[in-house]
Amino acid sequence: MPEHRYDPRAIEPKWQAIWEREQTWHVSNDEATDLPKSYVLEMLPYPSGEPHMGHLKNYAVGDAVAHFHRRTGRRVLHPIGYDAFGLPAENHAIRTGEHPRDSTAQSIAQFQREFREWGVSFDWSREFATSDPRVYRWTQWLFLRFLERGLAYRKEAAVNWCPKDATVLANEQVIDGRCERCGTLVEARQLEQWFFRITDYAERLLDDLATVDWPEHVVTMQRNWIGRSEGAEVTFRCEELGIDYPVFTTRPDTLFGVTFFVMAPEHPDVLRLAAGTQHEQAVREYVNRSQTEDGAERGAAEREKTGVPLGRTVVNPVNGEEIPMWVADYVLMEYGTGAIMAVPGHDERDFAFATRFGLEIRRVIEGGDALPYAGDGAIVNSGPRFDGMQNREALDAIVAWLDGDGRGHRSVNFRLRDWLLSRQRYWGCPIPIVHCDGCGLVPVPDDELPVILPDVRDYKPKGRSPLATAEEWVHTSCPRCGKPALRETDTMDTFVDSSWYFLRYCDADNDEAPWDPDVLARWAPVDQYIGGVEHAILHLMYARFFVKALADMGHLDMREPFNALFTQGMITREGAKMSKSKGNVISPTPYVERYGADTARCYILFIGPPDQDADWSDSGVEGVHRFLARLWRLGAELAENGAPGPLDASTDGASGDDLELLRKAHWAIDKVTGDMSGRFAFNTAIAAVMELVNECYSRRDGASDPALRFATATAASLIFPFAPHTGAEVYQLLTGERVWDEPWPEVDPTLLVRDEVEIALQINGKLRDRMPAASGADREQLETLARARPRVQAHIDGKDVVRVVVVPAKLVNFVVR
RNA sequence: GCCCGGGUGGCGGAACUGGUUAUACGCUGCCGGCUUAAACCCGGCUGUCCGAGAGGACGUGUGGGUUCGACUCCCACCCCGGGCACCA
Repeated sequence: MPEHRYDPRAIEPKWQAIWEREQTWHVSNDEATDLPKSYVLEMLPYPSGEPHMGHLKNYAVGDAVAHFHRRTGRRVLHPIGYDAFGLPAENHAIRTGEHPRDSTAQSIAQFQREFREWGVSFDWSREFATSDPRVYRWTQWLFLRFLERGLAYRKEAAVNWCPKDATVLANEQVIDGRCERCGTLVEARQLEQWFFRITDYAERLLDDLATVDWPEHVVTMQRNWIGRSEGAEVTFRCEELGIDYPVFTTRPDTLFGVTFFVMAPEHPDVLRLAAGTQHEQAVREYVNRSQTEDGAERGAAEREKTGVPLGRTVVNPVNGEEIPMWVADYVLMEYGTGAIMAVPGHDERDFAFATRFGLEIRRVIEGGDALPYAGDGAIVNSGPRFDGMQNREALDAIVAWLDGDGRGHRSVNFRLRDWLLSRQRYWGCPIPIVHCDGCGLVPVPDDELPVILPDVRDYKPKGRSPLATAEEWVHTSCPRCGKPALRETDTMDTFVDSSWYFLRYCDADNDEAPWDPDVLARWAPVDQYIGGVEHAILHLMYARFFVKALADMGHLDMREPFNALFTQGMITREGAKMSKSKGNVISPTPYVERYGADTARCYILFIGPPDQDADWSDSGVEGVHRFLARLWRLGAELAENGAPGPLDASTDGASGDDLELLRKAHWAIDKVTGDMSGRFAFNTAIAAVMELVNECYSRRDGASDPALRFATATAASLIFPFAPHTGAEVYQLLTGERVWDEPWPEVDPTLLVRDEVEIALQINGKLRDRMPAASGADREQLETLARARPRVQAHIDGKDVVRVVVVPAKLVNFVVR
């Protein structure tokens, strides 16, 4: 007998070559078909270095879903691409001088090689990198559509500035308030920036979360991020200067408790208000200090409140009181109006501030032992009109009253801010805008797109984007008047690229438009999106915004980009997150080389529920490898006894080991199918196939060849979504067929039920005996049988049987006293 | 502080809507077979405690509760992981 050795190094390349040659996973956009579509998508990788365990997990999950959908009668779009613009490649360029295009291309080649070695069933015909001009041409085109629509605009905004390197820094480059590279304290600078008006969509982004099949915690995170608050806008007037200051409050019921008024240090009127007062100098110093301070530090809720008086007053519109104005950094310019009414009696922060500076604290709602009290209760100290009302009613009444003479009105506020998309960076999509002295901001005409990213010599930003050094490129002529003009040198945030890439996959060859809406409608939206939870907020929010905005512009017709979302857990090493700095990163490559891709893929799914974090263990890998080897060996040995041919799945007259084996096979079909339908229980699905293979081994001597073949081929067919090479190989050895062309195995429900089952016999809920019984036996029969058992009799003899609980086919429980 | 997720054997984990002995499957460990030998492979055992044994008692973070019956439901608490955090 020849040696049977499972050799993934022979099996895997063989099948990969077939899939490559035959373009097995390619789907065309024209093919007419009755099959329902399924768009399965893993988040596109950022190509830096080589793939890691997180990638392996991501694509193992996605591929299992794709294969399962295909074999259960769906036409599956399963594309791949690369999020190729971005900071790591640029930082690498700053260090080494290597063009980001080159280092990125190398990394992409590495990803491509490994994806193929993993046997992932991608439709490679739609592959692209977002840094390809053929793609970013449309990123620019989309930007211009947003601009036309008023959804892209320019305004001054604070950015992180390193005075030593004379550069703008991305938020991620600011570590503890200091420049990542030189350690200098970072300052805030006001610069003109491009924004997307995502806040216009806040309400819809919030509401439509209800229409989407996403993990609850991701929905919650998005909800909190959008942060909708209902309340009122109320106007306080500074009589001395004759200026109205509106504030937003969620608690207009506490208006009579307002004892001071606070503005954010960034508020444009702060210096003007203080001018000429005795506090002018102190205010100036305070404002400067808070501007240079790190945002994270300033935002810490525990730290002691700071602030200075402005030397002015405003009038509380509900009672005409003059209250002092302050400037304090606990008020944020970005939220609401940048100014607040302070109610120290019923707000913790205002209370802390008032205590620190000796300001009046007034109770206007009853309840709680001490102030501040944030709960509900009856209104007091708020005048005869409102005193005695419940605060919730008073809230509406006070707003209505103010609204009557224009001093306030209902209002909704969102925490969500507009999306700052400009980056003073080289390796990104150029913003297709020309600055003309005469015409102002002029969009580059569509037929001149793409604005190609030029080569530069020095990638280091010097206060402006490195693109500013590409003199020839920067100096252009105005598309409108033809006079000399300058190109915009900022590039776009890479989140812009990833906000629409999944649309491009649907029509990736289109050079006339980013996509043809009819073609898009054949595939989009994504039916199952799979990726890391770290993108739960930004990427998913931005992509949702893009789809909604593009729908409004008529470029597509859908509400949400990702119908269902699955977020995978991390792969850890000895419980710790893998990171380069810790030096505990393990690459999939050695495992793929040593055990084969199927083993690595199966193991990463078998290790635990895929939405949870899981710890990598080398000995666990070996166990999964052993299982695949057992399956393969079983197939190889059976194949030796006879030529491949159709399976004989008949159960007529089957008995003994044959019947038990067939039962187990159908049990496994049922289990795996259930675990994959709407769930992601890959770990238990794989365990079920393991059980089936174990059953084959233990019944090998007693079972017939057709039964063994059926059971083994079924195991191969069921494992295929997780271990495609081994599944295909074993299935072909036994049947001569390609498993992916075969429909998903169908369960025979009659084999799931047994004629005779074991019934648990309990006395007062405690198990005392077991007995065999016909599975169809009814309650009475079971009770009669149970009463005849000696061990049951021993326990109920001489006692009162108060009640008998019978669960057919499961148990009989005697309640005795 | 707030919002999520989670606490089950030596380890990763299973138990779908409360219903048979809780711990499937895999790992680890132990025993046996194969082998000149080892590896591979094949078969078996492996929750804890008491007991020579048959057997018994206890066991799903802790404490209560509901129920004939609770890993599963309810209340309170403890611990771990993640996210948000002065948003008025």
